[in-house]
Amino acid sequence: MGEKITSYMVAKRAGVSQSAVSRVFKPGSSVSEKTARKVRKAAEELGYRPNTLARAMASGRSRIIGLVVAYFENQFYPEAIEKLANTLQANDYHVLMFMSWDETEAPETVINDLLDYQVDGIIAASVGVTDVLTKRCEAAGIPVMLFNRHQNDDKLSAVTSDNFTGGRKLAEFLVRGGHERIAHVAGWDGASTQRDREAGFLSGLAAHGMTLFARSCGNFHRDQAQEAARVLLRAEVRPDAIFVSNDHMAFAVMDVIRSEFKLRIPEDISIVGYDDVAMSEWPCFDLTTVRQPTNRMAEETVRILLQMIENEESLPCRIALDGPLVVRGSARLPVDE
Amino acid sequence: MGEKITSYMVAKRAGVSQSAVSRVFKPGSSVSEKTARKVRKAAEELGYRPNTLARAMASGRSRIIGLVVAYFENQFYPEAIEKLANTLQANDYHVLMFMSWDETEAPETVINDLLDYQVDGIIAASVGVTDVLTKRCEAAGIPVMLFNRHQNDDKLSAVTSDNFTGGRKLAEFLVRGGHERIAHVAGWDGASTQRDREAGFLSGLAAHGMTLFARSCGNFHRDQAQEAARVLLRAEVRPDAIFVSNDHMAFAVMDVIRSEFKLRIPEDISIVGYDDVAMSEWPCFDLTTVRQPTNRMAEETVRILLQMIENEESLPCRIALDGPLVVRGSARLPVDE
DNA sequence: TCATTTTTTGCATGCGCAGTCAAAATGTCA
DNA sequence: TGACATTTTGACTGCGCATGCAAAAAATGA
Repeated sequence: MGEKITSYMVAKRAGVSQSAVSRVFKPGSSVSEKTARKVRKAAEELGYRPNTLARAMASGRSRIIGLVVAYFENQFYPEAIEKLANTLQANDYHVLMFMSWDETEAPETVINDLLDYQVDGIIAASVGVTDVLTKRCEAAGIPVMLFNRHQNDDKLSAVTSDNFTGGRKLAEFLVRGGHERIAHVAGWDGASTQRDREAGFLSGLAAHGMTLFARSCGNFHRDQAQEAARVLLRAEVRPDAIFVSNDHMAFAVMDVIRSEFKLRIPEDISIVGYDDVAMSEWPCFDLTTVRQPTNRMAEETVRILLQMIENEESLPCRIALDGPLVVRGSARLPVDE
Repeated sequence: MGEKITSYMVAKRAGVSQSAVSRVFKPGSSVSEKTARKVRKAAEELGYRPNTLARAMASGRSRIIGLVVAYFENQFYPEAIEKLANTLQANDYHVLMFMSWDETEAPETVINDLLDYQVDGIIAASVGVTDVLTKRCEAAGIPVMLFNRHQNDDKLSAVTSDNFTGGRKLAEFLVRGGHERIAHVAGWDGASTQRDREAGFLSGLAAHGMTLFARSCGNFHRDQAQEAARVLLRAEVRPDAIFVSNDHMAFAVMDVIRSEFKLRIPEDISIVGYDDVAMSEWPCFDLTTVRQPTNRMAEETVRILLQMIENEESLPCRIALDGPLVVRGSARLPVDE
C-alpha cells in the first residue's frame, strides 16, 4: 500500500537537496533547468506529489477557500456554487463547504470550523450568518467576500447583480404592459437583495406615478410564498400582475395561481421573477425575469478575493453587475412595440 | 490583526506543558480535571483554537473528505450533497469539493488534486471518473465510497437505492394501470443506476408477459431527453406510458408532451420518473415516481466511509436501500383499487 | 586572466501540533 | 507508614515542506 513519497526521497534519488525539490514544485522559484529536469524525472519515477497540507503549514497559505452556504432549495445557489468552485479550481484553490444549517443555529460553530481550517478566504453565500462571521474574520485577518448580498459595513467586499436597476426594469416592463394593480411577493427583508430589488421596483413604479397595489411576504421559501400568493388572490380585488422576488418563489406562486385558483398566466395575471435560473426557461414556467450574470459574478468574486489574499491591503470593493431583462411568456407584453 | 495563538502560548499562560494543552483538546486523552480547567481558562482568555492543518500534519488524518461531483443540473445531487455535507459535519469531518468538469476532461487532474490534499476518504457522486479514480485511490490507501452508483469491482463500497426493485415497482404500477404500449426514456447506459432501473422495469413487464414498446435514450440530459421524447411521440403509434429514468429528464419529457404535442398527462399519456426530487411534488409536475431515500443513503454512506477510515481493514460493502413508490397524478391509476 | 556581479544551491530552522517514553505525582492497600 | 500500582505530566521528536541565509557555482566584464 502507498508509502508516502516525500520530497526527501525525491531529493536523494535526484542527487540534490530537499530544498531543490521544493523549489522545482514552487512556480517562480530560482532553479536551473538542469536540476529541474533531474528532479522532475525522479519525481515522476517515484510518483511524487507535494503534500498540500504540509505546504500549507510551512507557507501559511492553505489554498482553501471556505464557502458558507445554505438554501440549496433555490436552484440559483447550486448553479452559483458550481461556478465558484470551478473558477477557484482553475486558480488552484479549492472549496471547503460549510453548510450553515438552519439560519437560527449558532453561527459560532460554523465560524469556528472555518477558522480552525485556516482557510485563506471566505465566500459567504448564505443569509443571516454574515454579521457575526464578518466581525470574527476581520479580527482573524481573513478576507471575506459576500456573494449576492451586501452589508452596510463598507469594509466588506461584495459582488451582486444590480438589483435596484433590475427591479426598476421589471416595474417599467409591467407598467408598459398596461398593468394597473401591481403586487409584490417579497423575500426576507433582512436580505439586501430583497431590499434593493423592491426599492428599484418601487422607484420604477413611482416614475409612472404608480404605487404598489399589494404586498405579501414569502421570505424566500416556497411554502411561505404560496401562502403569500393565496393572500393576494383571495382579496376582493385581485392584482393583475405580481413581481415575485426570486424565481424560486415565482414557481411556487405560479403553481398556486394555476392549480388552486384556476387562473391563466399571463391572460388573467402576469408574473415576473428574478434570477433567471435554468428552470425559468422551461416551457411550463416560461418566466419573464431578470438574469443574474452568475458567471461574471463568480469570476469577479474570485478575482477580488484572490487579490485580497495576495495583496494584503487591497481596498474592499463592491461590485454590482448589470443583468438583462429576459422577456418570456409569463407576463403580458407591452403593446407599444 | 490576528496574531496566531498557539498551544505553546496557552501552555505558558496556564503554567503547563504544550502536551497538556494538546491533550485537553483531544477527546479521550488522559488529563486531570485540574489541569484541564486551567488550560481551558487560558485558552478561552487567549481565544485559542487548535489549528486543524497542524493537527492533520501531526496525526496523519486531515478530517477532510473529498467529494467528487458534477451534474448539479439534476436537483437530486444538490439535495444529496447537502445531506452528505451535513452528516459529515455532524461527525466532525468536512467536505472538500471537487468538480469534475465535463465528463471527458482528464480525470487525472481531479484525482491528483484529491490526493494532494491528503483527504481521509472520498465520496464519488459523479459519473465516469470512477474507474480511474478508484484504482489510484486504492493504490494510495484511501477509502472510496460510491454514492448512487456501483461498479463491478467488489473491492468498492457503494450505497444506492434498490434501483432494480424500484424499476420493477414502476412496471407493475403501469401494467396494473392498464397501459399497453409502455416506452422507456433511458439515461446513460454507463451508469449502474440506469442499468438496474431498466432491468427491474423489464423484469416487471416480463412478469406480466409484456415487453417494452419503445426505447429512446436521453443520457440523463435535459435536451437529449426532450429529443428522445420527440422521437417516441412522432412515431406512427404512440406509447400510452413512458418510464423516464430520472425525474430530471421526466420534467423535460413532460414539457415536450404538453407544449409541443399538446397532449394531456395522464389522460393521453402517463409519465413516471425516478428519484422523487423536491420538484416532483409541485402541482405542475405532480409526478409519480420512486423515492430515493436520500437521508438514509447519506447516513449510510458516511457511516461506512468513517468505518473504513477508522478501521483499517473493514470489508467493502454494498448497500441498496429500498425506496417507496410515490403515487401522484402523472400516470393513470390502476382501476382495481 | 582575475575580480565582480548574478544566479543557483544546500543547510538549517520552523510551521503547530500529536504522540512516545520516562519521570513525577497521586492513589491503594496492608 | 511504606511498598507498590496507577494516573498524570513534560521533554522531545517528527509530520513534509518553505524559506532566509550564506556558500558555491556560473556568468559577466575589463
